[in-house]
Amino acid sequence: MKVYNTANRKKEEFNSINKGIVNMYVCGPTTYNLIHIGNARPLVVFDAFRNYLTSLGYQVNYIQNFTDVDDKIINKAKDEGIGPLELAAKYIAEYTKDAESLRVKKATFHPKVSENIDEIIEFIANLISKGFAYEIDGDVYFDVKNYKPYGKLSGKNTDDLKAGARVNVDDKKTSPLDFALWKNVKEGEINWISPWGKGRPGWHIECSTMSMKYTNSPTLDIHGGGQDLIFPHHENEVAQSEAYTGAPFVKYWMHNGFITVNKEKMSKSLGNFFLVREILEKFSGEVIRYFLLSTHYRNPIDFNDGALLESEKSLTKLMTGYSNLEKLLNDSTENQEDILLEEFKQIEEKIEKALQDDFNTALAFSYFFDGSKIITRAINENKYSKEGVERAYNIFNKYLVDILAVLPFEKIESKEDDSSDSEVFKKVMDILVNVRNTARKDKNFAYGDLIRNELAKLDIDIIDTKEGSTWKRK
RNA sequence: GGCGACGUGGCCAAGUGGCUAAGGCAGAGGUCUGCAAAACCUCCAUCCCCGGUUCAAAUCCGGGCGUCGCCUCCA
Repeated sequence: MKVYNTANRKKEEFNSINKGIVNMYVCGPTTYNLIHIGNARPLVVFDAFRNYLTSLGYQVNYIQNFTDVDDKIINKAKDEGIGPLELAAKYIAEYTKDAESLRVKKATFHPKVSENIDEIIEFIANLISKGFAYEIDGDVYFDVKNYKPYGKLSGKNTDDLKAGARVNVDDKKTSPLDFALWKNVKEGEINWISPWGKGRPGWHIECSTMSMKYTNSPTLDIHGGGQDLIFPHHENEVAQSEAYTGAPFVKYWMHNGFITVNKEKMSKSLGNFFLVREILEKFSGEVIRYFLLSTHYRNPIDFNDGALLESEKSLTKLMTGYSNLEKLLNDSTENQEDILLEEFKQIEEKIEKALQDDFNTALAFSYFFDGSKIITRAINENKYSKEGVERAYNIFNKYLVDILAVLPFEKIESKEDDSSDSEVFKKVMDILVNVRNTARKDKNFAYGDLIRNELAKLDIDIIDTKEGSTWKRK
């Protein structure tokens, strides 16, 4: 399998450090709000990738942190008049609901900053003793000038960075590039006792500390996250970790591309973000998941209502193929010929090839559309055997149900139908449908069409099927 | 200013040296159904521009134009 490694900016053959085991860390959310679709992307991408690694036989130790100590949490908690950890706990619970809706499985570990303070303090103390960090007035900063390779991950050199750095007047650090490992307590803030007085951890240190603690290893196989974390977050993680252990921190860095809205980056600061919770009112989690996986994970995706609608239609097509297979499972017809066995053998090979090539889920999906076509052809031409059906069904289950986890799914029907229409209205509609069907039975189609056309003007569709006629709002 | 990504049919999106440039959406034609809807079948691009390398380039190199991102909390 090949994986694109941000550290070298090329695809590399993937080999885990310890045979059969993959230690994988993905930066999780800061829990002060409901997650938005941009947060959902790494969640879904790396969840699916973890599933894929598992299917290859790896035992995946998957770690995703919750940042529950942070300025944004502290500020919001103050506004709401509750403790910061209480606020974080609330949003961790909300996060879990959204993750489940998106079919994201739990990580092996979900460590929280607040539960790893001792380890963080120890980590920082070690950096100070090695000369990679210094304390000033209760703050501790990482000393970038003492760590020569700084910038190697993000491809920046320290001279350029210094030239472009903004000077923060409040900072006591000696270089603008230095970053906080420990922050001295401010009046009324949550804090812990440390050798440098009361305070709390800086942002970057948690990931280094917790990844080592929960893998029991200085080097991760895979570290994932959004591209915007490359600098400074991941750069700083590398610096502090390698300064601490002397060993490489990460073997493969994987970064997902952004979600854009109207071609502009979606971000909290721009305010143009969409909450997963809101989207789930209109589209099922599987549709969102499909949307996120239908583009290669490193490319940007533009988010809009139309895109999700398109994803829903596409996924419906795959669902039709899957449903057809389920019907065939109970079919005892004995056919002379079978095309499924051979076709799906080839399809599985192509899917594996796609996923082996830097997890190309977009390409993998396309083969399932081909597969769905072949299933209908097999049905139409009576060319399916029990074995062939089972094989196809297993492949659908393996990839679309288990790994990519976009099937089965149900469309979210617009809720307005049920909630806003009165009982009287529904009864009147039933009468109209009955009147129309009576006319149709009498072959008075002109009269029936009149009713349907008039209703269409009110954005109400009448749909005739073998089982009867139904109506729905457009 | 420094670093980086990208530019493929109406829209979305794979493909990074070589069979007829995947797939989805939309559109067109058809099968089916009283008609319509749904479903199914068929059709629909030479890859931003210019130059170069090569027997051969969307794919490599150089230049240009354009879009976007990082350099500041952010997935």
